[in-house]
Amino acid sequence: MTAEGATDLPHAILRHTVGNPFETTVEQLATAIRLGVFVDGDQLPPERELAERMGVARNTLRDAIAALRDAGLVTTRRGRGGGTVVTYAAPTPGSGAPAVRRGATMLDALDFRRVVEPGAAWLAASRGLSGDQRAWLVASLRETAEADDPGAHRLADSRLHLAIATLSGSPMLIEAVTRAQAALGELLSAIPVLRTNIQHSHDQHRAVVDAILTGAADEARTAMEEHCDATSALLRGLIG
Amino acid sequence: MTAEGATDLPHAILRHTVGNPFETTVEQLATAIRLGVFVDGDQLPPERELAERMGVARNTLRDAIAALRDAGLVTTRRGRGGGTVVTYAAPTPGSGAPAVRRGATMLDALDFRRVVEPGAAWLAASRGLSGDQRAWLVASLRETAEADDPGAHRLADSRLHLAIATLSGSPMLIEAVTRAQAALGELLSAIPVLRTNIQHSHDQHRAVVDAILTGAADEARTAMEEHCDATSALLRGLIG
DNA sequence: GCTCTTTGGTCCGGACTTGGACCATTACGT
DNA sequence: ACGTAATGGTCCAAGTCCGGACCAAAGAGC
Repeated sequence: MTAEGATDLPHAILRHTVGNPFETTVEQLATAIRLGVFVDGDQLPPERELAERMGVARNTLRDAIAALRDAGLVTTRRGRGGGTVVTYAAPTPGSGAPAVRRGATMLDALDFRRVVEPGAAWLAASRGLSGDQRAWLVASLRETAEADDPGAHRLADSRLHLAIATLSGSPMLIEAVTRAQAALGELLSAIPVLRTNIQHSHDQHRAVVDAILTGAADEARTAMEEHCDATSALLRGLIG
Repeated sequence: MTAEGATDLPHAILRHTVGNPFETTVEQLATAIRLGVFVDGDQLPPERELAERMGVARNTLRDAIAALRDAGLVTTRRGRGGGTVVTYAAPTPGSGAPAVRRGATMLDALDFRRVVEPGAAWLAASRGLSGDQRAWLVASLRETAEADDPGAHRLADSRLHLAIATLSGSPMLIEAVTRAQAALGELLSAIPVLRTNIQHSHDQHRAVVDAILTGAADEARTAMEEHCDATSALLRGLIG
């Protein structure tokens, strides 16, 4: 990065407007599936509803779903009770690991994540959570522990992080965490699946969740920071 | 906000794809001007270059600029040496203050800002800054102190915050801070311009900048948190 | 079984966006 | 003074997106 002399506000601020609706939609849905927002067997909302929620014409959404179908991520049946169902078992990580691409982007995402995820944990701990929300958080944590195969563990991990972000109650923060996770997804799948790594990760997750449940905001943030730093250390070794 | 039972990941994650390129471009340029990225008299980059940087066709960019021209934010001259220059003196705040709209969005932005701005300050302090960057930071701080009229002070304040974000070196974080500032812009303009408010704000700014310059990351973050909290307290009174 | 409802599938005209080529105006350099 | 370069202004054909109407399949309820 030649960022040494970045003292030009316009150049730093003006950004590309996102791509066309079709690609954006495909990317968003694919990301949601890869992050475990929808898991294998889950049904997507009806096209009309989903199109409206994503702010896109049904035609465009349909094209996006067709792309997912071509990629083998979903299947579709029509008629009442039909719909589009996710058919995606998370691949076993550790294979190939060609995640060396675009190191700068990855480092950016690591920095970003280190800011927004602890922030989300802090906010979530600061709020009063409802019983449903507490139960959801506990369940999300348990699922990371119970996941047996590495792929399932990866998805459960994403789900837990997204759940914490959601409990922050800040849509902007939720989106930020989602983007960080999406950017790192490829890389996170390449973490060596060693027993010690998973154990440490789980300990850190539990510390974060405990702190959130007891309303210890600063503790939750610190715990999440340690978790991000630990992950970061593992990941930086995988980048160029 | 009926966020009490937010335990539905798909509903929380799937977001609207941004609007059409034209509106997005207008909004982005108008925001840049209102945040002081371009100040009165500044010249925008040539259309061809700007269009490419914003990832949009020149036609669309031209339509956007035409909208800004209709709004009186810029004027355009053609021929060599011509171009589009900003003609926008920040309005004197405190008038009307009809900023009560969309309280939930504002509270979201306040929460988001309280996370990303301290994070940016922390990151900026963690990096080794070049001489140019240090000088830029100092100059940005000085401009907030020297600004006499309230509108100019508002712009200088935005510029300082955006400068800190830029010095974090993380594009994702820069964008996050920009979005937070943009969302709050309307509200920030409504802060009562009292001598004590400005004095406190300036003291906090100086604390942040000093910490960044000395590489005291945690101190920079804490100082920025205090600044955000102080601003937040002022602003929450203005929302419904 | 029949009908209704839900859901995906298809099609179309209008609007927007793109990428490119070309025109018009102005200042700079020689 | 002249030519050249830089910059905004105009236009067009192709592609994409929208929004809405309508069709087709398949289960739900009577």
